[in-house]
Parts: sequence; C-alpha cells; structure tokens
Amino acid sequence: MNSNLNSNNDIILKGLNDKQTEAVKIINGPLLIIAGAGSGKTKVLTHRIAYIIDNGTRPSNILALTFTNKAANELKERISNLVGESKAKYIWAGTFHSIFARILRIEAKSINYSSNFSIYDTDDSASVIRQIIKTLNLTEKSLNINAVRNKISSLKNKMISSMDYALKAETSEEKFVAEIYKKYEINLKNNNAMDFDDILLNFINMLRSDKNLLTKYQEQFKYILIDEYQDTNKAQYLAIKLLSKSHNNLCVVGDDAQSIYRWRGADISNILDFQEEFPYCRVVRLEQNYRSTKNILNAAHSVISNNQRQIPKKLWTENQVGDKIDIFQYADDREEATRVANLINDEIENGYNFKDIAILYRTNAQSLVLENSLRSKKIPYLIIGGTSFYKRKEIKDTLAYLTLLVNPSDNEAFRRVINEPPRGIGLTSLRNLELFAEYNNLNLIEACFEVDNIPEIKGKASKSAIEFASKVNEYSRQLINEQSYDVIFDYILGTDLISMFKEIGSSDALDRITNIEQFLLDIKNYFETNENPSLSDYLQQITLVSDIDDKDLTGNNVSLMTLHSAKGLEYPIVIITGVEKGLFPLERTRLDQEELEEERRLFYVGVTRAKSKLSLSYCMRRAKFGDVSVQGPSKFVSEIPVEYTNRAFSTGGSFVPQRQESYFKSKPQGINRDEYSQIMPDENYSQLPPIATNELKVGDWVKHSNFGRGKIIQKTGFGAQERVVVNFDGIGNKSLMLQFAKLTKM
DNA sequence: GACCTGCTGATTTTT
DNA sequence: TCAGCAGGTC
Repeated sequence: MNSNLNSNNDIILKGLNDKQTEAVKIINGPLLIIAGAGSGKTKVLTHRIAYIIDNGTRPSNILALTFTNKAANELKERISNLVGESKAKYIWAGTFHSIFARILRIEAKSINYSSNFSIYDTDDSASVIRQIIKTLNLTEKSLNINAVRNKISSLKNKMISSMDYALKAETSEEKFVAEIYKKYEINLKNNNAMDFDDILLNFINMLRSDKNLLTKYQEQFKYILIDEYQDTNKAQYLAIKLLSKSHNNLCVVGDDAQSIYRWRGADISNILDFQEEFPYCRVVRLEQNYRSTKNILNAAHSVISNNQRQIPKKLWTENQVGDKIDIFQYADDREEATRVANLINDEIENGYNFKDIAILYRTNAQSLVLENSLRSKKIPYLIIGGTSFYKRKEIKDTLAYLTLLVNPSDNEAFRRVINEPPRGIGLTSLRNLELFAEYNNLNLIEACFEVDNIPEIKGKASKSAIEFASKVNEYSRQLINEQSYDVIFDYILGTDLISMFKEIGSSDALDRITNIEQFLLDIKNYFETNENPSLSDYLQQITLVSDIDDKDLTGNNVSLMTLHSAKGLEYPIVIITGVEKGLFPLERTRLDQEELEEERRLFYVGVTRAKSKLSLSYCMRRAKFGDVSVQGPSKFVSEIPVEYTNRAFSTGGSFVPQRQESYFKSKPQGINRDEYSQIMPDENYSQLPPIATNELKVGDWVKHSNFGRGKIIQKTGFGAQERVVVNFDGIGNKSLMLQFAKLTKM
C-alpha cells in the first residue's frame, strides 16, 4: 500500500483548488469547513473520505452523517466512484436517524427496547397524542393536537425530558402538555416504539448509560464527518460530541447562510460556536463558487447581507456576469402560472431541456395552480416532496398491518387497523379491550386472545377479535420460519383491505387499490433484490425514507418543489414564484427577527440554486382558502439592487382586474385599496405584453377529475371569481369556480 | 356499530 | 378549497 500511497493521494487531490485541498488533507482533529453555496462541498467530503482511506484507515471506521437520505445516497454514490464499491460499502454513511436506528436495533437491550421496535412518523405521534388527550378528559379547552406534538418534539430536540418540563410548567396549558408528554413517553415505550426524536435521544442515552458501548462506538468511528452541520439540533450535536470525544477526528461541513430548519429544532449556534466547543479546531472557508453567474451571486449576497447573525464571508466566482435576474409582477396566481409555463416554453425554444428548469415556491399549496397550467401546456413536470406516498391512508393501513407482524406490541398499529375494514369492533369494544389490556399488562393482540374474560365484549366483536389476533399471530409465525414475499402477500390479501375498496368501487377507492398494489410490488422488489431480506428490515428502511429520495430525477421533466426541498440541488434555470408580502417571508415571521432571518436564508438558498438564469415573481392577488387575498412584492425583492435585475409588470393578462368587494374580504396584507389601484410600479419596470386568452370558453369540452367529461354551457364572473357551469356526462350541470375546479380542456 | 352530514381549521418547511 | 372530525341517526 505504501508504495503507491503518494500517487493515489495525488489522484485524490487532483482537480481541487487550494482551499479544497487544505480541507481534504486535514484529517486529524476538529475541522470546520464553511462551504458556501456551490463551492464544491460534496466534492470535498467525498475526496476527504477517499484520502482518509488511502492513508490507511479502514472504510468501516468512517462515519459520514447527512441530513437527508438524498444527500446520503449521493455521498455514497460519489465515494463509490472514487474508491470503488468494494470499499465504499463498508463506510457508515447515512442520515443521523438511519444510522442511529441501525445501532439502536443492535443494542436495543441496553436501553430496554426489543430490536423490532417501530418507528413513528409525525402522523403516528399525533394519533397517539389525540388518543391521550381523549383519555385525559380535558373538557375545558380543546388543545390543538399538532401544536402539542410540535411542543413535545421541540422539547425533545432541546433534550428537555417530561420530568424536567413538568417541574418548569407554570400555566395550565403547560401543565397539560407536561401531562400529555409524560403519558406519550410511557405509551411509546409500551408500544415498543420510538418517534424520530427518540432515535436521537435513545442513542445518546445508550452512550451515556453504558461506558462499554461508548468506547465501542468511539473506537468503531475513528473518523466522523457531518454534512449540513448548520441544520443539526442539540441532540445531534451531543451525539456527535460523545462519539468523537476520544479522538476528536470530527469534520463538520456547513454554511450558516443556508440554515433553514430552525423551526424543527436546528440550532444555528452549533455551527457558529463550533470553534469554541472544539478547541484547536481548524477552519477552512470554501468561498469560490463554481455554480452561478456573477449577477446571481451578487444578488444573493446583497440579500443575505441584511442578516445580522452570520459568519462573514463573500462568495466569488470566475463565471460570467450572466443575464440579469428577471423580476415579474403579475396580477394574480393564475397569471403567474400561465406566464411561468410560457417562460418555460420560451426557454425550450432557446435550446434548454425541461430538466434544466426548476420552479420553487414557499408552500406546497402553491403547486396546484402551477401544475394545472403546466398540464394544459403539455409541459412534463415532476413534483418533488409534497404528500408522501407513505402518508396515504391506505398505505399507512397496510403498513400498520405489516408492523403488527413484526412488532405485536405496537398498539397504535393495532388501533389503526382493528376495524379497517369494519369487523364489528367499534370504539366501545376497543375501549374495553384497552382497559382490560392495561389492567392486565398485555398488549392488544394478547388481550384479544383473552376476550372471553371481558364480559362487555361478546358476540360478533368477540369472535372478530380472536380471529384478527390469530391471523396476525399465524402469519407472524410463518414469517419467522420463512421470510418470503408470498407470506406477506397472502396476509395482506387476507386482511380484506383490497376487497373493501373493490366493493366501494369509486375512482378514489380504485386509486387506493392501485397504491396498495404498488406498495406490494415495492416489497416484492425488495425481497427479490436483497441477499438477506426480512420484513422488519424493509419496514425500517421505509419509515426513515420519504419518497423524495427515490424519485427518478433523471427524466426530462421540469422540477417543482418547495424551497426547502431544493437545498443541495442546482439547475441552469430557476424560477421562484410567490416572492410576496405575507407569503415569503411568511406573514407570521414578519415581527420575529430570528424567523425573518431564517426566511431570508431560505430565499438565499433558492437564489443560489440557479446556475445561469433566475426569475422571480410575485402577484398582486392570490387565491387562498378559496378566497382571494391581496399580496404585493416581498421585501426580499427590494433588497436586490436594481442593477442586477430586469423588472416587468403586467396589468392582468387574461382579464382586467375587477375591483370587486370580494377581493378585499380577507385581510388586505399591507396594501390598501387605493394603493392597489396604483398597480404601476416605479420606473424600473417595463410592461409585459398581455397573454393570449386561451382560457376555456362556452362550448368547450372539458375533463374533471371527479365528474369526468362535460361541456361548458355558461361562464360568469372575472378573474378569481370566474365560474363555469358544466354539463357532465351522466351527472348533469355543476357550477364550478374555475380556479379550483381542475378542469382540463379536451 | 356503521354511516352520513355538517362544521372547522388548515397552509411552512421533514427525519 | 378540502380533509378530518364530531355528533347525530338508523
């Protein structure tokens, strides 16, 4: 190995700039890499890992933690390309949650769990909390379940236990939360389940309570690398600190300017204070940007400079000055969607591909109107993020059935499916079963077998309960003998979930069947392609994966996603929509300096995704909650100096703005009626030509997702108030709001 | 216990 | 707007 060490090192260092080389070569001791957007961060990480291996460390002694699965996969792939699959596969690379969960399964005994524990996502947690609130009989005020869940999660992220919190709680609401928190912890433990936060906390508890395990993993992970360090929370920081304590070979990479997860407990002071926390720390700054044009970088810098709390730095680039940034003012969100689609078609004519273009927005709700417009113009697109496949009800139900096979203690999974499809075990029977189970210290499956001892449950309910539990038991046993897809398939078929939807027969129900089939196909695929497949392994994989991660990004599609999802990606052309007052930054963040700064960082992330062209737009009105609210340019727009921009406005393309009362029904956000009439912005703007009215007209045949085919027989109103009456085949006349009825022209 | 209806509140972002 | 829930009815 030694003979070719230098030449290998040379290969690894080839093509890196001075700063990147420096970062790669410092492998011992704490290292903070401040990596600006587009500065080759992943390149440095992967080359650094290759360098560590090349200097004699075994791949299995390297731990590389990322924030998302997407980032982890990219990292693995690029390391593989660099050092070869045979070495790369031994590196511990993954998200905090997946790696820690993997270790926790191995060491489950040390924290009094069994290794088949379930992992609860946010919906599962909320459902447990709903259950607890019900049993507490909190009649005096209805607590918002999600608010409670967020509160508990944020307490956990800050490492505040239910006991600590109970001591601190003062108001009656805080006391309720403390009570729920305590029950929630007990509940999950009894279910042999952990939520996302528990994975981090239990990992820390494990390291703290067992010195041998601490030593074991400190020796296992001789080199630790953390990506997106600005997004770590207190628990993650502590876990890393514990793991690296014996050797301090800890390298963190991050950019404080791209910290956008404060709301989820990310603590930006982790990166800001890294140098104090880890003495003798070296710092390398990567400030050369290889991605964007000078105009884009300058604009990004101008905006982010308005933030107070940050590590001073300025990105520079050798790239061209490039096109100016286009800033458009549109009349409303429908015009925005139409114009965005037109813009895309123009760029296609200019020689770009659909896959070169991304449309970014602040909230998922904004995607709908954009989608409609893209569809009508036959522009292929792919939504990244949004509601996950695994969050669909039918998939969650199927998942719960499977979870019961692996973890029969999971009462939450039991509750979810015991009466889905209806088996005659309603809320009353369930409540009795739960009381009995609690009293006798059984899980609900076990309680089912004892149902004869519960006098309140008799007849059909009693019979069903035993049948249900027997079925779970039987298949669970079969699965222990033989981990095969066929067993799983039989079991799911036997639940009658699919037959239930078949009976319902609506298009929605048929969709659900398709989804379940697709899910089963995925399981089949897993069983066929893995060496040592097991259901528990499969379930573990998917609970920590959102389906963004395995979306095929290689097709020729325009990408649509939230600004958060866009982090880490880059596109030749980026279109950021809805850069509006009240929407971006979100209204509620306006008065909170820290939250406002986070919104600004989010904007910065969006802007720096663009390689050569960037376009921003805002609307004067936007449909919200089926109503229309008055918007206007975001303050971020005014933070970009005019010299980097082209600005254009429209007075309302397809229709003349109607100043109807209804436009002002919802709270005008910062613009009053008189201001609104002065739609003409300052002299930096030029007027956009009107867009062609290719809107639907009377006599057109249209298609609706629920009602099917129909013909427009009447059209009334303007703009957001536009309505059509459609005569649908076999259904008859329906009056629809044009902006909400997803009509497509046939 | 199942099913229907009408009301309410959500819309930030995700492991 | 629309999903999800509570409460009422059969």
